[in-house]
Amino acid sequence: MIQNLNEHQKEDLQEALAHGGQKVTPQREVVYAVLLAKRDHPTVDEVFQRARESMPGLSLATVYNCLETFVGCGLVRQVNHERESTRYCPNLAPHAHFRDESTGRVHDIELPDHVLTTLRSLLPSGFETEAIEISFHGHTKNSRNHTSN
Amino acid sequence: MIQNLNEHQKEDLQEALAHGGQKVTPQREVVYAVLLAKRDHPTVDEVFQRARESMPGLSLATVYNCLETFVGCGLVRQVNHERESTRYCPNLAPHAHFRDESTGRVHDIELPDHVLTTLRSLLPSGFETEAIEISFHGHTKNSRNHTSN
DNA sequence: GTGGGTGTTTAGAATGATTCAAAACCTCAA
DNA sequence: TTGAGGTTTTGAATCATTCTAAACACCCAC
Repeated sequence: MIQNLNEHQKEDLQEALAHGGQKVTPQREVVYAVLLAKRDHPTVDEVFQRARESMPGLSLATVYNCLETFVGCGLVRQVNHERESTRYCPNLAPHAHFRDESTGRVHDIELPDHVLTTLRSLLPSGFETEAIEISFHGHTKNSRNHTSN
Repeated sequence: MIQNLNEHQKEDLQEALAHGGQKVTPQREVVYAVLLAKRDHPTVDEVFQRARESMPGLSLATVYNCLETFVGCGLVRQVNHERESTRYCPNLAPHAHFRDESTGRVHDIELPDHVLTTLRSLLPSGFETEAIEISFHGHTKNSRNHTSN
């Protein structure tokens, strides 16, 4: 069963929500508490299951709503931005992707070896990586005028 | 309309497929040609549309099959690995994620500022980034025995 | 060339995550 | 008390992807 939020956490929640003119609700408290309770990157459905233990009437849609709200006010991060269709590219050289949010276009960004090495060095021992995915999200200046491919 | 593969490209395809004991087929040629023709990271559906121009009978399922095969034999990259449920975490400090493929568990990896700076410096001018997502995929040693969390 | 066998393609159904729509709810303020 | 807002609920709708089963195509042994 999920602990209630402590004072400090309640404040964080209240403050973050206040920005968008939004309110603290019992559902939001529970969902937030679930996220804080076990930091194992739960899926929406996992959050739903856990939250229901303290609030049986809670609906899945509400969990989606809460999470979206939290992400919107910077209280929580989404681990998997890229929930659109999978994309493919025949560029096999190690490279990152830059996704221009205004156009939806994806650009390749070359990755020098030393960057990959540095990244790999951040991993605790015992972690063996087969792939590193890096994606930037942002905007390109004058992106409105880009016509190139 | 998509160009046919040139000799060199045909060889690449043939060779890559040969590894898994798989064959070059007209459909695979067309799909591969589509990927090479316009390197704009198309979605499956976009590939499907383009490929149909040269091969009207082609089915969507086949495009999925071809792409999966290509990824399997390292001919093509999938831009969006993470096609499972979106996950959420309340860790707001900049960090990457390591996904252990054997357990499905996701670990946070701290990201020192200098790494982020370096990464940002790879972008061409005019690219302004709001978020950088980094995810490692691999295995942790003894992951079979992990019971924590 | 005939008959399997194997891997490939096809169409359509099934799945699963997510979003949408509409009604019911709550709360606060006039 | 009424009304306006945002919020929650339920269930339906959407959309990418995967699955299933049937039709194909190719190749090798006979």
